[in-house]
Amino acid sequence: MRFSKMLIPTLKEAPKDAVLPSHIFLVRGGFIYQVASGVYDFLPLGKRVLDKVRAIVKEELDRAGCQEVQLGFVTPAQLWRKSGRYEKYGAELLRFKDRKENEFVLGPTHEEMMVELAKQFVNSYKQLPLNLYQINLKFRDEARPRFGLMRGREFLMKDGYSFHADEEDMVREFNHMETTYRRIFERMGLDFRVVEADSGAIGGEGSKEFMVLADSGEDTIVVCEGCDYAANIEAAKRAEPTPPEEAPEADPNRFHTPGISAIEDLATFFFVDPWFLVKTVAKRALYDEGKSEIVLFFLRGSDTLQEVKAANAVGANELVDVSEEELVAAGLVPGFMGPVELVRNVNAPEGAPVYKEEAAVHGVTMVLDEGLRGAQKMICGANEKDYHYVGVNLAVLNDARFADLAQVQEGDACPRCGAKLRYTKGIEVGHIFQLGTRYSEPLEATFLDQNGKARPFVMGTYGIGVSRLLAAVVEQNHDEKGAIWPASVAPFEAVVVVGNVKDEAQREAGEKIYEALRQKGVDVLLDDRPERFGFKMKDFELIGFPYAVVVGKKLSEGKVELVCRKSLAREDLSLEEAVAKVAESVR
RNA sequence: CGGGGUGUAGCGCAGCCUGGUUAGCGCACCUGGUUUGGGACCAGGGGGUCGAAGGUUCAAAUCCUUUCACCCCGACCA
Repeated sequence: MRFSKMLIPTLKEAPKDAVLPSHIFLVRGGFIYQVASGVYDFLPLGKRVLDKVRAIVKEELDRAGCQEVQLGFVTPAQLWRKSGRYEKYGAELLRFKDRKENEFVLGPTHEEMMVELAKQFVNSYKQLPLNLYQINLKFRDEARPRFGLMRGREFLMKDGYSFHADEEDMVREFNHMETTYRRIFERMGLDFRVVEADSGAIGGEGSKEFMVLADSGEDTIVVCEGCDYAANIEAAKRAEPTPPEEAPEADPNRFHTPGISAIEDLATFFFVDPWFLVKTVAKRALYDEGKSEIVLFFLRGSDTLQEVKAANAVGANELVDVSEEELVAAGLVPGFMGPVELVRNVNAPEGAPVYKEEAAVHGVTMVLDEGLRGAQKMICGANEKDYHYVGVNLAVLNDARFADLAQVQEGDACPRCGAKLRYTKGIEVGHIFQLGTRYSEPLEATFLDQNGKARPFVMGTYGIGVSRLLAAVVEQNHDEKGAIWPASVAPFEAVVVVGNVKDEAQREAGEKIYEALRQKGVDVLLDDRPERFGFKMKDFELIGFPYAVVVGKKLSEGKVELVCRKSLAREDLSLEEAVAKVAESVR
C-alpha cells in the first residue's frame, strides 16, 4: 500500500476534548473520527488495527474450540421482557420501534439471544458442551461516554457463551477460557493482570477480569507485592487485620459525647484508634420494581464501606444516599447510630451490659462487616442524641447478619501470602463469568440428560472489549511523540520512507525495498508522498509503525537507515540487510 | 441524572461584555515558483446558513427566549 493513496488524515493539533494519550493519538494519527458522543468511525488505519485485533481473538478462540456466530444487532424487545431485563437494564438500553410499532432494542449484550439460540437447537446432553461466540457491535447508551474508544456507546465486543450439562464441566471451560484469554492478550503485547472480580448477586469466585495496567484505567485493582493475588477493589479480600494497639480499658457504659459523631472526632475524644469505633453507614437500597429500603451498614471506624460489596450483601441493584430526614422518620438518630439495640439480641451472655429496649425503628435492614464479628471493647453510637456506648462486646450480636463490607486498603495484608497489598489502575479488556443457570432457567432453556430429564443449561459467559483494546494498547504503548504499536496489531508492520521523492535513485530504492518486504510477507506501507523528510518522520512517529526503513542521503553509500519506533534507535544497513532485519523483527 | 462549560471555514481559536460597512487569525486545502535529513519559504487563491428556531432593533456572530449538540466534574457503568 502507498501512503500517497491512503486516507490517513494525521493532525498536528490534538482535538480539544481529548485527554488520554490513546484518545489523542488515535485521533491525531488518523485512526478514528468521532461522529457523535461515544460513536466513532474507523478510518483505514483504525480499521486495519481493529481487524488485526479481531483476527487474533478469532484465531485463539477457534483454536480453543469455540464457534463463531453472528446474532442480530437489533433484537426484539419481547426477549428482553422475558428475562426481565427490559425494565431492569434501564436507560442504557436503546429502545425503538419499527414502522409496525414493534419494539426493539439495540443489543448491549446478548445472553438472551444466545440462550434462545441454544434453546432452539440444543436438546440433548450429547450436544454439550458448546461454546458459541460472536464479534459484533454493541450499543449501550452510556450516561457519560468518554476517553475515545475507552468508553464509547457503540463498540465492538467479543461475547461468548458456553453451555454445559453440569457445573463441573462449566468450571473446566471457564478455566480453559482464562488460559485462552491470557494467550490473546499476550499476543497483543499487553501487560495485564487477571483479577478476581465482583460476581454480583451470583456470588462465589466465578468471575475474573483481565486488566491492562495503566494509570488512566477506570478500575482500581488490588495487587499483592508478594504473590500473584490480584482483585478488583470491588471484590478484593484481605487477611484478617491485627489490632493497631491494645484495646482501651473501659467498663461497659453510656457516655456523654455532646455533638461528637464523626469518627475522627470520636477517636480524638476517647484517645483510641478508629479500629475500636463502630462506623455506621446509612444507605437506601434500591430493588426491582421500584422497591427500596434503608440499610445500615456497620463496620470498624478504620474501614470504609465498599459499595459494591454492600449492595451485594443485601441483593440490591443500587445504593443511594439517604437524607437525615429520612433517617429520623425511620426512628433513627443520625450521628449516634449504633448496632446494639437495633439488631435484636436474643442470646446476651452473662454479664453483658444492659442496654435500653430495642429502638423503635421500622423498615430498616442492618448488616455488620465480618471484621466486627465478636469484636470487644468497642465504642458505638447509643441511638440517642449525644451519647455513645463504650466497652461494648459485639459478641452479643453473633446471630446478626454479617457480610464482607469493608474496602481493602493499601498496606492491608494479602489473603493468600500475607504480603502487603497495594492499589493500581487497570483497563478492563476482558471478563469471564460463571453464569450458572441465571438465564437458562428463567428463559426455560433446557436439555435432556442421560435419564431423559429436562435440565437447564449450566452456562458461562466471556467477553472481550475489542475496540477498547485499541485504546488499551496505545495507552500502554506510546511516548510523547505518538503511538508505538506492537507488530502483532500494528496497522502496518513497517513503513518505507522515501526521503525525497524527486530524487530518482531514492524513489527507486524505496520501491525496491517495498517490493522485497512484500515478497517476504511483511505488511508494509510505502511513504511516497511528496513531502519533506521531517514531515514524514513525524507521521511515522505519530502513527507508530514498529519500523521505518528510511531511504535518504546515505543511499549514495549504498546504505539505508532502519529506525525502531519503540527505542527510536537507528542503524545504517545495506538494502538487503534492512529488508532481512525487518522481516525477522516483525515475526 | 445533578453541577459547570463550549458551539464562528476541515482542525485550533479571536471577535460577543460595550450591536454598526465586504467576520478575522494560525494550521490544513488549491495554483505557480524556490526548497528537500526533522512538521520549509514566497506569491496568488478557494472555502463560513457565526449550532438551530423565534424575538428585540433602522441594524444581531454580538442582546433576549427556546431548543439541539458536544465537552468537563460527579452519580452511574452486564
